[in-house]
Amino acid sequence: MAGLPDTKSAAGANLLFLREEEIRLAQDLLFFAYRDFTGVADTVLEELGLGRAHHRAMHFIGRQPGMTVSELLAILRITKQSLARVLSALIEQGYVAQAQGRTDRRQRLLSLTPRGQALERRLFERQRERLAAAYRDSGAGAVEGFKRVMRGIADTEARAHLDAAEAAGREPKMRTG
Amino acid sequence: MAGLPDTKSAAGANLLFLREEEIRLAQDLLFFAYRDFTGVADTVLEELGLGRAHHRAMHFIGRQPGMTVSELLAILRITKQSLARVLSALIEQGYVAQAQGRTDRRQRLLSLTPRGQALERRLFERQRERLAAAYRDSGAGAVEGFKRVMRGIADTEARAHLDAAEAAGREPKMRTG
DNA sequence: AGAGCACGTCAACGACGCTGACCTAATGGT
DNA sequence: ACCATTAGGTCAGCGTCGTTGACGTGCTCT
Repeated sequence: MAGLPDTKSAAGANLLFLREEEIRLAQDLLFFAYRDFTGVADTVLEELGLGRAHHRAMHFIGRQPGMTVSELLAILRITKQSLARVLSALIEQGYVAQAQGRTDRRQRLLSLTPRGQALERRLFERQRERLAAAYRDSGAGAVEGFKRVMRGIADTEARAHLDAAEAAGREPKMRTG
Repeated sequence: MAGLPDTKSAAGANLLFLREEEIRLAQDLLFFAYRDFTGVADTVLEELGLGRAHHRAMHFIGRQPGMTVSELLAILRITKQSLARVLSALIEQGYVAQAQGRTDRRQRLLSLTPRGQALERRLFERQRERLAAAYRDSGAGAVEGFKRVMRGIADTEARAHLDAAEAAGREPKMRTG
């Protein structure tokens, strides 16, 4: 696999069929899909004076209540400082609550307040509509393919995270920590 | 389609199978895939003192040489002012060239210089590797599904644009304008 | 007791969105 | 030929959200 000739050279060119145009189309797709998927939530956020960063934080906190700040930092891959700004705004406005860690009291376990859950749901619904329409129009097989490819684009660490989330979704909520 | 009951209500709930977890997983996928796909280009851009915005502009200019500023604005959906900043940097540093429109001399037809093409290719190769790996590991059927769903997530205007790009890719380069 | 970690915070900055206002030059309809 | 419209540029100012570096506190673990 590592020693394959360039797509330019003759051998195997139409076997893999990873022509340039195919890749460029995918670039376009990533751009447009991401732009429009986030766009539907942006309009709601704007009314409230919040931004995408706040949405991302709420999304992942809602997905894994009780998560620590470090865990969230690892997912978002932003700096402590950037997250602090976002997080303190969310706490101040009553969207996010923090509790002291039980085993390690330095930790702040993050969760959504009822108010935060309500907002997150509102944002979620907007995105759900768009995604549901896309899924419906594409069929179950296409959805499987979509997930497979997207997973492949994400890096190893992200894949591990996705696996963990999927596993947790099938079982009652409980964390090994 | 407009009159469908909420997924909450009983009827058709497992027909569509658009459970909440399914959608939330897709949100995660969009976030991680986009983060990591753009991430591989970011490291190269950083060396050159350029940002994502410059990459996006170069990508679309390279994809459709001779495009006008207005067309680019419509694709990126940013303001004239934001684009101006990015574009003037690219022109100043010799990555992008502009030519006067033939039929309408007010237009600036944008294209990549050889230097711009070289940089765009360098960025492209990084993303191509990642995407090629994902495609290879997922199979041709999955790739079709991926494209279908992504297209569905993008809005109507974006879909029209994608169709046009795909049609142009199959034919010799020529524009109806 | 001390190393190291979780987390917070201050200061300053950069990239990249945004708005509103105003300019030129070219086009195109009447 | 005139004038509204359009393509594009530009000035001024602002907001969000990313960045770095340094430093402080409190807790855990050995």
